[in-house]
Amino acid sequence: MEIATWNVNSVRARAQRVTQFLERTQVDVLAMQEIKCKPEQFPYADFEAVGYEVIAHGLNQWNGVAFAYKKDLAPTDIETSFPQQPHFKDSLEARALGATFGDIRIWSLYVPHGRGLDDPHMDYKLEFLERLGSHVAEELEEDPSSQIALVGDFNIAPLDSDVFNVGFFDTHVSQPERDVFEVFEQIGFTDLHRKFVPEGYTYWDYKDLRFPRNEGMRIDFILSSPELTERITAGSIERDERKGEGPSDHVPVIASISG
DNA sequence: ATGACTCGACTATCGAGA
Repeated sequence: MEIATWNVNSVRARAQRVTQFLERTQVDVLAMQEIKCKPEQFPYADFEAVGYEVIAHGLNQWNGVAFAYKKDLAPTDIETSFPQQPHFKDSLEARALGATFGDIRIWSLYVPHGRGLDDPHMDYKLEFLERLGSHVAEELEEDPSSQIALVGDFNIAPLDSDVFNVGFFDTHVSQPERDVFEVFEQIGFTDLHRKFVPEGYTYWDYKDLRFPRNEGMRIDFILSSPELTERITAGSIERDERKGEGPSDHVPVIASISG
């Protein structure tokens, strides 16, 4: 089984590129972030045409998360937020979508950006990750063999080498953000691409020739719970998806799972 | 070339992204 995650930066603007990716890779499940549309606006027909069904969760033109999955899969226990997921300005935003595929619980996550170190959005970001961590820690406490994959755009660069110039950034590299990211490791989750693809970015800004100059950030991850980690056989970062006509500013990240 | 932002709101500019 192969799972992938991709911040598509508008699924309506990107439907052809995303479906061509599915045709090429035949991943079983693709978790998407920033679909930027409501479910009724999702380009379902394009996905059906290449053999995929879709679960979409979006409230407006911002955020939005979804799954595309092969037609023979039957996801269960669909949730459009995790327990205690924080609100921003009284709104429970479309930033998390959970579904179980076979024996694997997958969360498609679009972690808040933060906007600035002293911005209320940063508190929101940290709280979002703290509460997500508490939730999965409870799940693992109840059943240590739980197969959980936390996938998506975490908007954090855990290591200095995950950005082209650490001095260029204030958010994404700050200690509070890195501390809250590290909690997942302490709970037992593994960033599987550290092993399979130790080098490379997953995001390059559209501005300032960031991609040709390879000035990017590594902020999209697949985190696997202990028993799931044992089943990971391969991983890749699909860097070529940043090339060509009308790319997203992020590229897909893929994990292969045995069984 | 991998090339100088892009998206969706609206319809002219603007918030948001990171």
